[in-house]
Amino acid sequence: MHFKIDHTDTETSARTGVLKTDHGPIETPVFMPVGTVASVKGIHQRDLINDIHARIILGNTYHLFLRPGMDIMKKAGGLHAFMAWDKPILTDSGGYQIFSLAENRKLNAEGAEFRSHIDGSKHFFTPENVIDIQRTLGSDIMMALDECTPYPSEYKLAKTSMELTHSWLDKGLKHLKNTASLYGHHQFYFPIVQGSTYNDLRKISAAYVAEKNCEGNAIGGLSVGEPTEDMYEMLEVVNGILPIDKPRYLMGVGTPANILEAIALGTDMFDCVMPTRNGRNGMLFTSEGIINIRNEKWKDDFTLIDENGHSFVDRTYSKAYLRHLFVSKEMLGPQIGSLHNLAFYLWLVDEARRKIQEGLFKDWKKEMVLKLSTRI
RNA sequence: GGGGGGAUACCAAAGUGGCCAACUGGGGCAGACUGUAAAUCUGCUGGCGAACGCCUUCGUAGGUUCGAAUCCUGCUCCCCCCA
Repeated sequence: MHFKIDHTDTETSARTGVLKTDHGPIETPVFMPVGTVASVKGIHQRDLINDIHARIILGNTYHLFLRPGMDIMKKAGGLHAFMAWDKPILTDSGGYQIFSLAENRKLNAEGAEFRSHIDGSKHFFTPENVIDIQRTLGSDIMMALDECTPYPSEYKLAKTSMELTHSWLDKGLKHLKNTASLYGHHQFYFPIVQGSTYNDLRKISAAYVAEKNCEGNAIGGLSVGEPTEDMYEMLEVVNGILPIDKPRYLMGVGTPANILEAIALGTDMFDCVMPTRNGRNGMLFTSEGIINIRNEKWKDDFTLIDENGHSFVDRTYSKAYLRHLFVSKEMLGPQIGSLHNLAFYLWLVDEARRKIQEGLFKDWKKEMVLKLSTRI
């Protein structure tokens, strides 16, 4: 068994655990910084490890396949070696690009035909070849190819889309058995639940996925524009069906409040571009609330970025200085913003883990959710 | 001393009788961002007002005209060339 739950909350469905990979253990709940093209934008690997203690990061099959390409990846000896990162990596399969690059692709039962957003070249992604690509990348957790159903979707379309994802899952699982890791470490394969915002579809999908008995399971197609309440409702339905003893990964979520609520509903793993993208654009999640560091009111505020923050940037630079960097369009500004936000996210999820273990999670979560949505 | 060109909002710059409170950039102010085609995108930026709108503006003082940033005259200032 690769996943071990070490604590279960009595008041909520939250739990803590450890997922063991050949690149090290992942304590859950966990937030995974997004490093789409073999880089968590603006952040050194050294800072991810030494400063903010990231345990696992993401890469992306579609993006890395197009550039630098699999020839380079083979020569490099896989993504870990290529990017000098020897901790766990999860690679998304390209399912999200089916959603976000919808104008550039066509779907059928076999897979997805993509037109490269870089040079217009055509590529065909299948449930099978995205496994091959992820074998070449050597990620610790490979994701199944899915269709991330857009919101809103009519019931019939959502059902068809879900069924496509299921059929791709079966093909992927069949192919998985005929492949092996190229670099001597074990690679998990996570299937993905779809079903849009329809209760019964989510139940069907969760049951379908659960039955495959994979080492972990993912929930996709959420945080794509639906009301937050709908997301929580779907999560509750799905987590009620997914095996309790396997990690549950909510893909692409979300705001700090979203993550805490999802933890309370029994979710273990999260990734989101929000800390890096928003941090790069001047929006900071701090222990006191959300701030837009570009705002004029910070121009002569020489207090630390976040005196309760957990990155060296929080204890080194003032708000006034960081605002100056943003206003002056200095690249250090977005770098500091990104690192700060990542540190906040990682702290938040670590703190949730501690509170669960201390039996204090529910009240703490309530307090935090309120604080986290405050703009200051 | 002679000749020529110019003065538009915070800056630069378009506009040369009505469609002009005035294009566009920059700057400024604010907002968005959820498995990253994003270090990106959007809105506002004379005053008052939520808005219809009203009021004051294109160096300055007059004038022509139903109507002037735009045409005419005086003045002030700036730039270029010749002496």
